[in-house]
Amino acid sequence: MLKIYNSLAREKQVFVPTTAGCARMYVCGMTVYDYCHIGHARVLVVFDVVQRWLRASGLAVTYVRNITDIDDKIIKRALENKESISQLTNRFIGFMNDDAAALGVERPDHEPRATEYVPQMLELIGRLEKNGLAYQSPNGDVNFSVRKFPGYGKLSGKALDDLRAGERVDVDTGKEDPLDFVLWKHAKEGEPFWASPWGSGRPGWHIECSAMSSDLLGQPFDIHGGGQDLQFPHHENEIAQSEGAHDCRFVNYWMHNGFVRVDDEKMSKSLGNFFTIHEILKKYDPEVLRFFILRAHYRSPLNYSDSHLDDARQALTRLYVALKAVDADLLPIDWEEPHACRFSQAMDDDFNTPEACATLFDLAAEVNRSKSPTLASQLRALAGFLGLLRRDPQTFLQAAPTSSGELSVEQIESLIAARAAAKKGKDYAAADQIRAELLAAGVVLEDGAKGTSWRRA
RNA sequence: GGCGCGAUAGCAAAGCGGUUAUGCACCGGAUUGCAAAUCCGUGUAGGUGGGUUCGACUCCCGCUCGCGCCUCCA
Repeated sequence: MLKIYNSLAREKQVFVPTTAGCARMYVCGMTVYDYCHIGHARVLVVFDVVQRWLRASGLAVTYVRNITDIDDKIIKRALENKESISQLTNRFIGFMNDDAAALGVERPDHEPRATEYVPQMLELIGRLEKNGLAYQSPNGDVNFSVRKFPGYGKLSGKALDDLRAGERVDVDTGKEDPLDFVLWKHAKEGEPFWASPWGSGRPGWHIECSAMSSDLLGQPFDIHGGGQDLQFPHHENEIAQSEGAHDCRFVNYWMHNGFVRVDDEKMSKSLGNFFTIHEILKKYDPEVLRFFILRAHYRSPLNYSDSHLDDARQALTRLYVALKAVDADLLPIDWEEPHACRFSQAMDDDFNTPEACATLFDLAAEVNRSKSPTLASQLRALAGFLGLLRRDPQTFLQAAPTSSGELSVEQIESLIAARAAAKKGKDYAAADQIRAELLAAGVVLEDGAKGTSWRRA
């Protein structure tokens, strides 16, 4: 029985799909004008695991993750780069896909782009206007009137009168209320625009998600996810738009992942303290980054640092070492087996991946003791639900960081052969010398019954 | 000012009203030519002050500290 922490209810709730046997999920994806940072990696990985576990639970999943390919920052960046908007966005969509693939993130069923859904957005705005929730201000923008929508604030727990609109930002005087938000921005000189009943313009940020989610998933749908920072105002506004237009509930379960931090501060583009996935993968194996993310619960803050990744790498190495020692059969999961049972209970408890990982380590210890191919197979299969341990152990253990000028496999193997010869002649001093040399180059040797194997330290 | 979250051992991070989390690091032993890996074992916890309870890291209240949202942000 799967339980999900629902941000709307502020408690864990049993997951009951709208349509039995199906799960429809929408996650707010990226605005594509720059490389993805680790915060984005967290969203990608966390909801990838959610999606995998829903499928593992036997549900027919429709997973949608949108791409915001038109907004102020994109326009600005394209202008700075002296390139077209589509050149810019297509390039970064490519990088995003590369990062996601490296992290073992499966492709969502749909990846709609905002620019492809303008008609649906206009239709939605029309409905809101008809329902008396939208108005055009003198400057040409179409705004949503938050005070006319009764439930405004229910997701974020905010009361309209407590919000300090304009305290940190100039209030747009065209709005009837400072908290009203833009549905349609009138076109300014030199900006891209679409024709509309309210004049030429482009969509406000929030409207795309309302339009794309209902178009692809219907309304209501089951799960809407995203980073915690989107809870207000973005998701609050989505609710206002979608429920204001369709007069029925928008989403049943809201999921918000916690932030990635650096030095106990939120990592964000505005603070400038972010690390890109691209950058990190030069130093660390992508699976290490994925494991690092899944070692913490998705709602907790996750502090990023190199030493934490080093730690994650050591831990993941332990799992692969266990697998290396045993030829795992590829058997279907035995859910009655105690570790599998514990794993699935952990995942059913609001996707408790740290607990799920702990069972993997217990299982690895068991594999080390028993050398059981059946248990090794269990380990592999369970880890697979987290998108982990899917590679050949040797490949993982011997993988060199992309940026390193480390010893080549051939060099390492010839040194190992030289050491074997020295050992055979009982010249241990020479053998140890070679081993020390390799260790200095980041290569650890392990003498076993079947000869010497090696891995990168 | 409003609303919300958190405080666990050297570091990271979970569950749980009473019985080993887990990983990294550390220590002792087995194994090894010596190592590495592995196994066995030990140690190190739950911010602070109260309360509830036979019993609290776990529930309740206060306090302190930290973080987040209220502005674009995953």
